[in-house]
Amino acid sequence: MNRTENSPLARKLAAFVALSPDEFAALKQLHQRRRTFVAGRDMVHQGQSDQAAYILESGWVCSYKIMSDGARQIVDFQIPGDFLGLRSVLLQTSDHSIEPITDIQAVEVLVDDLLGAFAQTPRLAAAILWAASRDEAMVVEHLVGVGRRDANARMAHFLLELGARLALVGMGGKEGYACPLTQYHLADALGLSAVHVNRVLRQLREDGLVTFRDGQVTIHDYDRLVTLAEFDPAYLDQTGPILK
Amino acid sequence: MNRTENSPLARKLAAFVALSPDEFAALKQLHQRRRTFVAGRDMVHQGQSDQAAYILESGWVCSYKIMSDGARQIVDFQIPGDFLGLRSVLLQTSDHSIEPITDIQAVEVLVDDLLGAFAQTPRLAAAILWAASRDEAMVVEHLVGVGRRDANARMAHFLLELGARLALVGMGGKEGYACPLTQYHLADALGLSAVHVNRVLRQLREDGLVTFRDGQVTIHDYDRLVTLAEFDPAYLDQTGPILK
DNA sequence: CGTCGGCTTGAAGAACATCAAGTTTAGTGG
DNA sequence: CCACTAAACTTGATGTTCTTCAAGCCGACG
Repeated sequence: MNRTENSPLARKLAAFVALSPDEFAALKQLHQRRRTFVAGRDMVHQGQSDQAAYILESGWVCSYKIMSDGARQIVDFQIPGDFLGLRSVLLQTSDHSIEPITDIQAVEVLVDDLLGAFAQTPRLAAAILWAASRDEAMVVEHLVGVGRRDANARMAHFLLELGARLALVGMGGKEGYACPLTQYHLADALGLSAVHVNRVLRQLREDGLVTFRDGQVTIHDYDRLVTLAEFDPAYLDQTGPILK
Repeated sequence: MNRTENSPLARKLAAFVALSPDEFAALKQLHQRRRTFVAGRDMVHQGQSDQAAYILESGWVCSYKIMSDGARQIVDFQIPGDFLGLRSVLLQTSDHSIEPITDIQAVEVLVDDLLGAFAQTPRLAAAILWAASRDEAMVVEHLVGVGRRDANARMAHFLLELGARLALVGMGGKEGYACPLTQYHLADALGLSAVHVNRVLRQLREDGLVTFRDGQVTIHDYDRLVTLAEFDPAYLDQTGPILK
């Protein structure tokens, strides 16, 4: 096993498509310019144009939009193995801002290289389109949560989804995971106030479901949490490679 | 001008990429099996697998998810020129249901044909990826609305976005458009109760902003509506073809 | 050792949901 | 043409969820 096979993206894609050495090589080709960004300073600002796309190697990032009154809606968090700004590249101009939550490392991906890799290895293309579709499915699920779940179920669902995603890149399991988010991040993601997030977390903790504290999510009762959240990981869990 | 150039999809893509005759031909290749579906009966059901993808030719459709308590969240509406079920095809199993709101006509698209067209005409591929990115941007904007806009602004934004989309396929303008949706559809899309939707519509009407009645949206004061909604059509309006 | 970000808790208020009861409109069969 | 029905819409009264405002706590870090 070489380094590329160990990259979080390769690990994620391998859960979907059994990649050949050639395809691993094509994927490796994309990993050229490695860059570092520090926590808290926006990498991309809403309205900027001609952005690059990245693959996140380490650290956590969030994508968000700001309203004129200062309210913020976090659309998604990115963890290692996720793409950053793929949509911005295609739309020419970024419709959202991107902020590293921790210090991060990311590799820059040139659109031409990506399209080149598509032409070269169609199955890799399928795998990447799968990953993009999965990202979109997560946004959809997020929308459903904000639109139709009450605050408790919304939080439960969020914490479970995050856990499932982290598990896919080997960073968590059903017992919990390390998580650098603050309660303000949760509030901005879930469409709640920070005050209410605090109360919701207290209730989930007192109900013996899950504890969010000191950068650590500890799941006490996975099954009851799943029931509360109506969590169905179908769109995240490929049980095995679909394309042989 | 041939029939394909007049298809709503061709019209929409042409706003992004100036398509050559070859590319129009490739696009036409995709328009093979035409099918009809009647209003109200689901075309695809949440959890079904191995679905086809479609391009909508005429009529309106909605994509939604149902919660166990019967609450429904409409994720998006599709109008002529839009894709249906593209994500379901890539994820193998549909994460949402699709229901025709009116009787519709749609052409079935085979994934292999689509990927074939991609290999044949890369610029068409770019155009279709642009369309998919635009759809995703709409879902993101929808999420922001449900998470951070109050009911009035949310409704205003929704009606404006729909108008802008319809304008792109020649079905509406800044004065208004025909719209077969019921107040229940609006409620399910906006994460509100039908009762509240009714009150919001009354207020927007009494404020002289917009009237939603008898299948017709009439915009009385476009500029004030845009201000209320903080509507920025950047992600919908390509001012002209980006790729020459 | 002061300050600042993050967390916690209480009290009051606003936005929206729910419940209940009409009205209006389009369609349908007699 | 009319009676009947069902879906869509409308409105008022009441209740819940979540927000906002206010205050204080704790630990990290200069």
